[in-house]
Amino acid sequence: MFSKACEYGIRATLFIAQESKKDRRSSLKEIAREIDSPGAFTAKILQKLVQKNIINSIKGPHGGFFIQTENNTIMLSEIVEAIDGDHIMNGCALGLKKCSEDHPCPLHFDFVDIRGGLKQMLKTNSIMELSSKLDSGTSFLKI
Amino acid sequence: MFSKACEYGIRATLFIAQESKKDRRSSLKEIAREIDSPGAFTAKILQKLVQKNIINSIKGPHGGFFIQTENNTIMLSEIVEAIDGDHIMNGCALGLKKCSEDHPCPLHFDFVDIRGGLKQMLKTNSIMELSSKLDSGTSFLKI
DNA sequence: ATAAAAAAGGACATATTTATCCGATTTTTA
DNA sequence: TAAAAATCGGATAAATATGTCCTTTTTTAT
Repeated sequence: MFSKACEYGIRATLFIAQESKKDRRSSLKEIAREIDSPGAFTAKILQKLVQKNIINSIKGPHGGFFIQTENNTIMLSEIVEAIDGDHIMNGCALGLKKCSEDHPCPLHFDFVDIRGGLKQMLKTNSIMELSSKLDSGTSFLKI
Repeated sequence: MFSKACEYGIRATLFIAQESKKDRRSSLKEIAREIDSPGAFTAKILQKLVQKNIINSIKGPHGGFFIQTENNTIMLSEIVEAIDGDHIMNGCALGLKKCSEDHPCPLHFDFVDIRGGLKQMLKTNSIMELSSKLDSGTSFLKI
């Protein structure tokens, strides 16, 4: 569904959110260890998220990655779009270039529904809300 | 969502279904031309579908690929599973190895719903029904 | 000043997916 | 019996995704 890069990106951002709530910055090393992802690869992904202003970073000792916790409006959809693009949202299920309401593939209308649900889910779930689920122990990121 | 191979596989099977209704076998060349896919790659995919008994083939002049139209029970899910495996049905959205009702990732329950819809869609749509939509001109496979 | 800690960025390496090529095999027709 | 039409199967190539390594830049602490 999502690319590996996107999976790591979401997991990393959720971890960073948790730490940011405690006013802690997270180093790449820490992140990769905690979300069990390849470090250097994760670094690339985080760089992209920083460039897109989804997360922040500071160099140097006691630097690291963090997010502004008062900014409670980072939605899952932003991360997915930043990393995987909008294909999952818009592309034709059968890979047709021209597929639309007026010229639909046989799966078009079924997919409109399914993807509607997916879009909705991605757009309504904020990173901060999701990270709360982790804090409360109702969901998990590792093992 | 689906791999390219899977997209081609579905498109090819739908085309073959249409032709089979008219008691015609389809050659690889014809299929690749009609669904606008790379021939040799499509051949591999069709081989796999033949091996899994989803479609049939006969060699030699006037041979080609076809499906038993009386067998109206080929479901989309069979093709997707034959080509892409069951990852789309079962894997964790965030790539966690251990993700379940009891130990869910933060997206688990949202994904259960979305994927429920997807599974349902794949399991209830038969190839023959979908190909009827093509025949009736209410949906399209090309351009 | 200097050393250490951290992200940033470029170049490279590996794995997987997508795609092509070519010969072998099977079957039908002439 | 030979030629043609078709799938089958193996080897290879190209493209993309995933992953690693190393150097540079910035910041902090000593």
